[in-house]
Amino acid sequence: MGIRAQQKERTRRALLDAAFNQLSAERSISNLSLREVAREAGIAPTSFYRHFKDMEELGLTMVDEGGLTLRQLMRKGRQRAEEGGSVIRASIETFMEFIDSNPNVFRLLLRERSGTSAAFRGAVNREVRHFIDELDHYLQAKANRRPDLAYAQAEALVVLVFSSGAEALDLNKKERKALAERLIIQLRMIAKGSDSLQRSGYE
Amino acid sequence: MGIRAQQKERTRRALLDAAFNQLSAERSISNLSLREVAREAGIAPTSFYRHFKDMEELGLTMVDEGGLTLRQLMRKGRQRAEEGGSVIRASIETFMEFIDSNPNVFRLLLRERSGTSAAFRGAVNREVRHFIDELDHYLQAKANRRPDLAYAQAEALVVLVFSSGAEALDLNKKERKALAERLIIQLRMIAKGSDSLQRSGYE
DNA sequence: CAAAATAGCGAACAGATGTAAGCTGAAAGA
DNA sequence: TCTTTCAGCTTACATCTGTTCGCTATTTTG
Repeated sequence: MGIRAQQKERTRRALLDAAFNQLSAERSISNLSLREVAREAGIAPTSFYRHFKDMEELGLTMVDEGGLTLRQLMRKGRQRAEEGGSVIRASIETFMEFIDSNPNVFRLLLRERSGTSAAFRGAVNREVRHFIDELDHYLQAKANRRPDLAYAQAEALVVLVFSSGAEALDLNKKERKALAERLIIQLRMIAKGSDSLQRSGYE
Repeated sequence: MGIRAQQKERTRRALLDAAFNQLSAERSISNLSLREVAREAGIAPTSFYRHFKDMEELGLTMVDEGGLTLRQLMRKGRQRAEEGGSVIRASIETFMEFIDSNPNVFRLLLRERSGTSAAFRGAVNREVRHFIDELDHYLQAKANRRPDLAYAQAEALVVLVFSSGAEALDLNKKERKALAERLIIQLRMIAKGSDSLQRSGYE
């Protein structure tokens, strides 16, 4: 890669990093300002356009990167789980670790899922769908779940875990503990219920 | 009430109505502008301050009103249900009707639940908690559910229904139908699973 | 080595935003 | 009836926003 393209990539990264860095509990993508992001990245506002057409384009890139981060992490978590122990429990733990160490990335996904940009909503939902599909496959393969039940179950699991994650963001450690225990009960309910529905469906 | 206070209430209402009216799929509370709201309400921007200290105060009022609307509707739905038929099914139908006829109010609650204002998040979560508590009571009283299971079950129900509502917003009628059927399966899973956990817990 | 391409810059503009200060006319209170 | 109160107005200001234009310096290309 030429010295020029290299430098270009560097400041593109700087822009993305600056944008991620400005996310917080009280700051979402939609109220990032082009000028502020450029300032933190150390370039003139007008140079922004050399890298992204729009703040929307920057935002989409952020959603994609955030989703990727999460997916990679979960993949690792699943590998770790398959070396012994409950897959579901391991997945939850991995997910909660993600929220704990990347709260702003999680907030990003959470918010844009119901945000004002259809493109963002679509992008986040595609990420969520990935999870559901992976779990769906797992349930069909390893638990011999009927396809319709497997999908419904997978979706319910993901929705509950996601929602708990969101709630955890505003809680202290002790409250999180209670939340996590409740979540496990809920996931067990779904597992048992799915079992039961599958059996009654075959009679 | 004096003719003066009456008029004041009228324009306060006009402000709130204008604000609600400007909500849409691509417009949330946080990107309403004081000036635009005032314009639509037919008053000068500076007169806004005679009614609300802030846009934040306006927003909190909107969240409260939105929550109230939803709660009243669900109360009616429950009454209708108790005259025969499944309570859960009736609740879902009522909820879906709410989303269908007040999509912007639902969007409001949905978004601010994960929004950038801690005050808003708190307000919405209180509303959601109301639901959970009501369902919790119902499950303990009518289904003899153990308290810890009842709460977990109630929460899971509400989370799934809420999440389905959110997803429904971007779907057409046919897709919504499939969504609703999946939701019912999921709620049945939870009901059965809760049953099963309760029984196994008493052995 | 000459010519073309381009990342980054500064200056500048038009528009929007929230909000402060002070006035006015009509209602409320004495 | 006279005085006080106050919802709403106009004017004005400072600040921030995104974006256009033209320039420069450096790398890339032919």
